[in-house]
Amino acid sequence: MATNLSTPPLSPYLSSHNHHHHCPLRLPANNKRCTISSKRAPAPPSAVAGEQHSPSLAEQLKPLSTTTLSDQPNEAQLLSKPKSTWVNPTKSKPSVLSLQRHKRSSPYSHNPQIKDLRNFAKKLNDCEESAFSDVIEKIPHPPTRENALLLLNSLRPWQKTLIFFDWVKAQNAFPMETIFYNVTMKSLRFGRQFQHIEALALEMVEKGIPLDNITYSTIITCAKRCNLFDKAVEWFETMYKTGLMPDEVTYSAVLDVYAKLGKVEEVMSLYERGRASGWKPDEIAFAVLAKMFGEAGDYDGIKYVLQEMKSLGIQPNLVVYNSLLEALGKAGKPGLARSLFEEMVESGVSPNEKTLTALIKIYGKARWARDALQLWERMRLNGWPVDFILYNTLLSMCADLGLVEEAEALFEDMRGSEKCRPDSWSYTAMLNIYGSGGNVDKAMVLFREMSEGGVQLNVMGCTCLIQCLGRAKRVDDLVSVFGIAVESGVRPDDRLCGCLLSVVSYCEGEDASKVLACLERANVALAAFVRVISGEESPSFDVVKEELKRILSSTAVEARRPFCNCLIDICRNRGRHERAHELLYLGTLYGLYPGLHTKTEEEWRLNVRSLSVGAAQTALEEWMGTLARIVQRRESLPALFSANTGSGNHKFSQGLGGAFASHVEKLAAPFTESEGKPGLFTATREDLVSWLQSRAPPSAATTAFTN
DNA sequence: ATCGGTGATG
Repeated sequence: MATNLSTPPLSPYLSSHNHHHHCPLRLPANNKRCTISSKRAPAPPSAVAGEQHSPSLAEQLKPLSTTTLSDQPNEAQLLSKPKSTWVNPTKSKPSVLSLQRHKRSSPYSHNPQIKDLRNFAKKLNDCEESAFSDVIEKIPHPPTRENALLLLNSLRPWQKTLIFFDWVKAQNAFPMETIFYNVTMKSLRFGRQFQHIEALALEMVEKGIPLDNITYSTIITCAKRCNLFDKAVEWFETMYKTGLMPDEVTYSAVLDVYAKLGKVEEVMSLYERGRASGWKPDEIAFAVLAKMFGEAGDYDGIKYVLQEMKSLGIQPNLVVYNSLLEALGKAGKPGLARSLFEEMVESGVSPNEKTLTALIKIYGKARWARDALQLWERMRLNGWPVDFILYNTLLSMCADLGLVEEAEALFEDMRGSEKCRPDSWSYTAMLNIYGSGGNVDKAMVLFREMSEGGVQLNVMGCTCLIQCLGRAKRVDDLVSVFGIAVESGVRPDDRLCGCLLSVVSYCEGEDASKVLACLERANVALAAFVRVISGEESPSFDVVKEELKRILSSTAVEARRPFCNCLIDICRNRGRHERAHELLYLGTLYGLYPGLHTKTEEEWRLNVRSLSVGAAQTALEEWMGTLARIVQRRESLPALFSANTGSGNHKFSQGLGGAFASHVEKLAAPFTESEGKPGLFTATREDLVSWLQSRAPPSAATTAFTN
């Protein structure tokens, strides 16, 4: 068996007895990433739609589905764990149902009573819910099948639909059919009433009313919207048990369920199973796949989607393009996103707001200022649609690229507009721009404007503002902003704590105490730890280790390294160098600094790009201590040593390189910054060894921990 | 007007 699926609870649809015929995928069991071979088995000869001489598949399969359902399975039977093979394995391979959309011409079009009923529906929708039951009785025409359907279709909200449906059932004027349940469920789904939908589905089972693809896909998508993914999968399995084949809609709905659960392997297996049984995936299925691979950052997966569409002769539509562009951005391929966008426009598909939002975001993250600004220009020239999310994304892009004037112009545009008024996102983007550019006064003007205009400050805006006030050493303003923010409902998160912590690290005396008091309101344990490591009493290494571990494990992953960096800075700035070395060691131990040291035959490198100034200095000292011992022991060394601080692509990035350079200078270490490679400091073995030998033997601080 | 897919921050 070629399948190699690591997660057992697969839908039975995924594990047919003849699965091994169609598995061009190689799915590493221990790897979430899905490796996709570039060749897939050719689609099997179509046993499906398009063959005019044979009966339609729906007809072929009808006996199977109706007999299974008319056996009136009870609830326990229906919901029991399905078997892992097809209901009837001796039958030839089951095929996908082809979709037959219902014609536009509605069954009501020849109904002469339609006008009356429309008015009546409006009356029902407008009346108080308490009066609803009484109003129903005034129905102008008898509730025939068609009349009832028309009304059921136009009722809202779900409470009324449900009451009306019960009323129709009570009239006993005609037998209830599947469509009545489907229409009612649609209204319930609109109100996210999964419990009610499930109850209706069970009622259908009980009464022997067949559930069809429309019923199942409505149930499944409702569960999905209610985030009840297990329920969605469960009902898909139930569908399998009855022997009903999924149609295109059900396929894409279920693929989306698995995709949203992050079950890439299941999605691909189901996709392959569907393909093997004659399903021709459409744009919607490909949009689902593209999004899934984007979420996984899986570029091979994205290529697979493009290739599949090509081989099936399907042109991407707008939504597919949007999903693919987004996915390419998440997979870190801005250049490919750009060329796909050009291809899209050339093929005659006009971008919408979502397309442009995706691209602007990609260009901003890639720091492609020229492309971003050109696209913005093109948007205006072509009259491409703009909405407030796109506006806010443009502002964030300006923040990423340091385009202050452009952002100000945009923000003014928004102020003057009717439908794109600046909201808390817009203000946050501006606070980010002024905050990272150090323009405290403008940031504070915005802050006051927000409270006057009733725009709520959010946690990110608060973080930007506090960062800015901290750098400007306006500690009293910082304390006041923090207080106002918390009182107005901002709940400090780990990033805000990291920001406060960094302000603590470069403040002294009274200022540091004030900021630490803010931090204490947000994170008691962290503030206490700061007091411990910088206070008079000197706790043991083991105590520090345990407490740091406790704090870091309850901290969001993206804030852990910043925490550790700041804590190291705090120690250094308060003359606790040994403790700084301990913290760097612990940070390395807990995996916060992967790839700090890289070694090749020719060169050993210290990578400090993601370290704070103090942490980088500590790491350099630690490394020099280690090398000194290696020299003492006369072990072999490579010809070249280097330390990389990175150059900081961001316009506002503070100069780690500069601080590192002055530290190197202070130590008189023989590192020099490379020509043309800012942030890369190199030293030859000869220079470094003679410098190390000229120094006093390594101190206790630098010998405490070795790598 | 009985079923499915796309966008936002440090």
